[in-house]
Amino acid sequence: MGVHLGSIFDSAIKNTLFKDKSVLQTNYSPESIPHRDKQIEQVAGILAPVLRGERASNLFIYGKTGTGKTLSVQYVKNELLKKAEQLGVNLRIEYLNCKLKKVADTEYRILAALIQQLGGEISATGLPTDQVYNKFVQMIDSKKQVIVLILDEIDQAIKKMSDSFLYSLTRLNSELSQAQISLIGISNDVTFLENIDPRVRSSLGEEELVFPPYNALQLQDILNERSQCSFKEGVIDEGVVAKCAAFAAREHGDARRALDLLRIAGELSEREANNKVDLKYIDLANEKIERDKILDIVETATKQFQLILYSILSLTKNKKVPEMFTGDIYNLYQETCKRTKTEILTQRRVSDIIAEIDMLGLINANVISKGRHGRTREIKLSIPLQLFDKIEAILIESLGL
DNA sequence: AGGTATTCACATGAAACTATTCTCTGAGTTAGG
DNA sequence: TAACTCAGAGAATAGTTTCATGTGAATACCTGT
Repeated sequence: MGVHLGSIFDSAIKNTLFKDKSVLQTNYSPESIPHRDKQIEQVAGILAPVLRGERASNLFIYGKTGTGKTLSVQYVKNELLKKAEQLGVNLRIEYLNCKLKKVADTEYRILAALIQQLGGEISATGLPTDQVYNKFVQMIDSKKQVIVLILDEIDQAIKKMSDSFLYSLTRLNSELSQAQISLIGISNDVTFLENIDPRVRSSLGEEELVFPPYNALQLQDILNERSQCSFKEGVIDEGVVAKCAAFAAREHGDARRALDLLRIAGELSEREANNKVDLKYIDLANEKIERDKILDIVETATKQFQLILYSILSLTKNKKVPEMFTGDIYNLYQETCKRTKTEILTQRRVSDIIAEIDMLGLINANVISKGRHGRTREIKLSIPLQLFDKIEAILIESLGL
């Protein structure tokens, strides 16, 4: 370690740019949520009956990532709880993110997690699901109360299990003698409700609400507000916020993305011991996000995926033309498999994996017909050049070539 | 020349197979009464 | 005796193979001029 770490540490300690970086981090919840007034009012309006001790309608909320769904619902939740306390109403609102792996991505785990949140205890495994379910019902029904269950990202959970779980949840009220329960489902996938049991659909979607993406101007407002709390005065150059907003607006109005962009731009600038964040750091941040995403995909992919990607990389390197076809890849892939002593998959499967790589945006594949010479995918690598070597290194390392 | 029939090299679908993970059940164990 | 634990049976799941069918246009093959 003959490097001069001193200066790096020094500039990190000085922390020249940020006042409070956590404001830009994804788990931060601001006290005001710009441009979501209408949605918040609607959610509050739908849930308001719980303050009278009555059941509220089930609610289903859609919207792309970073449109403020979770934030808004949490906000309403807190306000309702405050109000309920004033009024002395017995109200419980439980929030559960179904996407968290190993916590809440199966029927059993969701129930177990809910029981825990309600103050019960449950062993992590070993009990039949319906027993857990009964315990859950008992806990809820133990006293007169109103319960609101917020299930965030249920689309993720339902993909993994049958929709009978949701059905029984929606039917819960008929099993309860004392308590009352309402469900709020939150989903990123707009088409989610379309492919589930219509009975569930009608009861879960008693009320539906759509959170539209933010446009560039709205994103600017959000960024301005947050950057004031997070950055020191005058650190942000003219136009930086606007550019962040514009970038993120292009990517389906994702506010989270916009905030990441701003934060990373700040970090990059700080790392270079600057006392300002100027426009070029937005570009750098954007590249970094993209780069990290790609590297993460490559690193965490399966062996077979990596093998095929590696074959594509090699072909790109050895040929003058950037295009190649499924057959070329498959041939080289077979050889690579032999070299690494890996099982060779069928062409059918390789074809699917190539399609997956395409979906992830690492390559650009189009089905074309070459007439007499058949029909195939025309494939071009579409990762940034600077990443080529790095990715190749990762693959070689991981495949033991 | 103009039309149509073939043919290639895969794509795309459906079903079956397989290994691994999850869920569930009952036997055995423990601890408290 | 009730509660708990744990191994193994059975079900669910993901990744893959097998079999079957589909596809667009360059090229081969006609056909009548």
